Amino acid sequence: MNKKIIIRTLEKIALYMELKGENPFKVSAFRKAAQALELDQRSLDEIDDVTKLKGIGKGTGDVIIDLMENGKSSVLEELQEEVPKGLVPLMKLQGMGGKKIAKLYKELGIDSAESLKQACLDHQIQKLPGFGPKSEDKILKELMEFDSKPGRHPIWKTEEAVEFINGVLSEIKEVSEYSVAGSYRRTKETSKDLDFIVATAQPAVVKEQLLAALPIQETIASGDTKVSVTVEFQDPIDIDFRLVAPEEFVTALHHFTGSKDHNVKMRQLAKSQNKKISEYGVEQEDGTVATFASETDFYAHFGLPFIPPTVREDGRELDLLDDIPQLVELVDIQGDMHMHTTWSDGAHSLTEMIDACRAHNYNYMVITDHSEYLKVANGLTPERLLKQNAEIRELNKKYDDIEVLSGTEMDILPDGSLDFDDSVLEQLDFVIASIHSSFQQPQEQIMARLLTAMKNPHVDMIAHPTGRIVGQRGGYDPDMEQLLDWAKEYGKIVELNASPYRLDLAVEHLEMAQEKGVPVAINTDAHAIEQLDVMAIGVRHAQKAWLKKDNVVNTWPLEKLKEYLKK
DNA sequence: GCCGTTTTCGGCCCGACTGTTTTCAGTCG
Repeated sequence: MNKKIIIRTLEKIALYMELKGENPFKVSAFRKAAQALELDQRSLDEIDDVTKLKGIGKGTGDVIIDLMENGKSSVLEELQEEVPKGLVPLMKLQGMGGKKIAKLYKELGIDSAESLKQACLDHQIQKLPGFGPKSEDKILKELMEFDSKPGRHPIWKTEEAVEFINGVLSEIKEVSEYSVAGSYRRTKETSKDLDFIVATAQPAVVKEQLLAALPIQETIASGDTKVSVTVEFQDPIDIDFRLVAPEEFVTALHHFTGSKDHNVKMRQLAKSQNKKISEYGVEQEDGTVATFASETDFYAHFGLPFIPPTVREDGRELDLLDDIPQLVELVDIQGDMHMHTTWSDGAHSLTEMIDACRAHNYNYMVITDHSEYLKVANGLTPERLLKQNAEIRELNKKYDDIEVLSGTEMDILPDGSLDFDDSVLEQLDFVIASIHSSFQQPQEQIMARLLTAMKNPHVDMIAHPTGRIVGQRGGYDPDMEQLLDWAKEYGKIVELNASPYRLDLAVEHLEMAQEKGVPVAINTDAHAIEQLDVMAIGVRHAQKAWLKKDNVVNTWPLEKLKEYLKK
């Protein structure tokens, strides 16, 4: 039995219990059990007694045993008989939870989105105790927009909204401090909505100016301290603003940065120290409330080091405090090993890219224009590549603050062959192999192509190994376990492409790479000098996978890197 | 349903907002 299936089943049971209107603590017990399994690195076979895990007891343990022995869960089956399947999607409706849905089912026999809609039209909903005309209108409106509302927004779309709002907030003089919070601050690759913390002594004034400055489609909530709106950018996106007093800024920022799991852990820790955390401060045993000048001070108050937002996810971070100083940071990055120039499809010349990298204080950089096959990107023929190579060698002599290495981003062709001969490749300092075509091939064929690149002794790195675009396309679906095993066997580097469009490898695959001892390079794949800045996003994405700087090759000094590439 | 050197029973993170109420339940983050 697959561990993932067990985790999903426990979560499903929790969901169905919620739809039944079950005791919320019982519901969360099943979610906690699922999480306990997920956080345990061991496979199912390696765990001899699941009930020994914290959070798994008799009830949830029996479900797991039932699943392992019979391949199904009788608990879930009974729930599914009791609770109509059509209720599940109703949980996605804004303002609807298990209790309300259970009531609708019990009182009116509503068992699907369709029957709910009809009940609204017949004005049956407002007759129910606890519901009213407003609820009925809201549900109907939500149901109409059901399919058109986008789910999660990829980071490359939200970036624009964040910059715009930062601009607005910086213009309001009553705002003393502000910051984006939530999953965006944690550098999740997608966000459901955006959260901003705004410190001000005059919340009413700020609220008014803020609402006036945004292209608001709809106001979801508008209280004294919390304003929720849907704003029209490329796509409509929900934004929460929290208006807090200046002294509360840090605790509010921490609270709304989350994650939820991180906050729960922090509050439990606080409680064990007889303190109480809320967004307004930390209440001490004597009833006084402490506030802080920085998040570093906030963590120090509990005897903790600063925990970066990127790792505030599943609660693991509080058990991995010793690993935090080893995490890769932007200041550790010594060079960028993947970028394009006007020789292929880049916007800036060789010297412009070099100067931009020098401005980033890099010690080295690699020019890696596209290869011949990629005609749309003006890929280099062997002749042009060798000419560029000579030019780079010549240019490199001019700089003593940076080493400019000569490389290529070579296509792995659909038939599995490589775009350049060994006689060409051997003249270069660094060879990237990557796939830009025939994504729809079956996995065996994709893997065969990758294997050719792996086996070529001149290839140093596989770029954007899955070809995905966050929130848009899945990529070519390689067998990642196999790919990483080969990378280990043949001594290849795998890329973390830092472009917010790609973030390829994804977090779970980066974790897998580190576990297997496969080195990672964080590169921008810049096609223009501004894009060199996405290194910061790449580094934060790497932190989410707990990548240590020693496992990131472009934190290494040039000599160490050269030594490694020789092998 | 899970957990426990303060507890085998009574907690389980905490607070804002809405829409329903006339003091509060449900939902959300």
